Amino acid sequence: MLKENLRELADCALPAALEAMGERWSFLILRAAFNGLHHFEEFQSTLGIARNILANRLGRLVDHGILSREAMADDRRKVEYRLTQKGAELLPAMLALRQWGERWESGVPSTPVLVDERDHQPIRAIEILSHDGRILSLHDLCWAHAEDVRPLEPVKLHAVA
Amino acid sequence: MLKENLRELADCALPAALEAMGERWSFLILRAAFNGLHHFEEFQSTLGIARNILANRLGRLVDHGILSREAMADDRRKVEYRLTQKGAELLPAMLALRQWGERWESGVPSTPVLVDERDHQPIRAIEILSHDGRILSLHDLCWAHAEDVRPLEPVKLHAVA
DNA sequence: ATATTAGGTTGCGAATCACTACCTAGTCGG
DNA sequence: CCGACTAGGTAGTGATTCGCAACCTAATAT
Repeated sequence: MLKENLRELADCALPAALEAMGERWSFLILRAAFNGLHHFEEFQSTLGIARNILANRLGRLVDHGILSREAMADDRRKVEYRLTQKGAELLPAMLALRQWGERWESGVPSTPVLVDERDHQPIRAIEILSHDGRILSLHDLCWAHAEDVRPLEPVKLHAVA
Repeated sequence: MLKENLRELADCALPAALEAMGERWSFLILRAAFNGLHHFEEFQSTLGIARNILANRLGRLVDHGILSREAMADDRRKVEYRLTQKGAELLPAMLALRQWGERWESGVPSTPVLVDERDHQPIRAIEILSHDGRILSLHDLCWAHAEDVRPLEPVKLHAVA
């Protein structure tokens, strides 16, 4: 299987990610934000979430820097919630989850579909790729400790799993 | 932004995916399974989860077909939980979430690292790719309805977002 | 025969969820 | 400038769920 000399399953950023995004409505609020919703009432009526829960979730997402909260100048009753860079970078995770749901739970393609603006073609399914671009399945993978990985070429520090 | 002629944000497989995986410990149990754990006591001592919650989560994951549950032949006290194909295909979603957590929450690379078995090099970061393989960011994307997408070439039905 | 292990179940208090009603500042119409 | 309305919340209240500890049962080990 996918185990090799596993000393421990210690430091993993997954718990940290889940602390920010693991609660009940967080991903659905995020999806709505990706779809262009920005206001409390928009989220509330679209998602059907209770108002106090929504207020709590929006507050947490803002605290975690996933959404920004800004009072609007022209109508000061209104507050605009927008994705930050940090929030926007959750898109791959959200899409991977959604694609999995399409394939294994709902069975049908979701609407709306995310397309490339340039040619209006749907994006590729999210996959795990090797450093040189081959598609990898679970059988092609194993776990290793960081210090055991000998770099082949000059290391690309930002593209590491 | 990423909105264009958005009639509704209706059918989306995300809620279905979250019904299976959205509860508190589900992703951490899954991660442990990916790391080669198979038994109740292994999950319990590694994760520090309460026993009743663990029993409940394992049962739900089995009900959803994400884990299989099989009594072992040689020692019939033991039960083996294993990832099904459906469960294994959650790996991209889990990795995308973990990579996001590394980048924005924990700040340090997680251990152990997932590497290509062939050359022991770390995998690429999970990205959104266009149909022809360009890396896309949020600004390169827009939402469209399925019927508005005109196919360019013979359609690949399985590689659609 | 007794002890130990694997995989649970039960009871109970604490925290969280969800529903409804209410509140407050800002805006709009006359 | 006065009442109605709107955006974005809070407060009160049950119903669920979480988490801890104790207990239970079947299968193995000594």
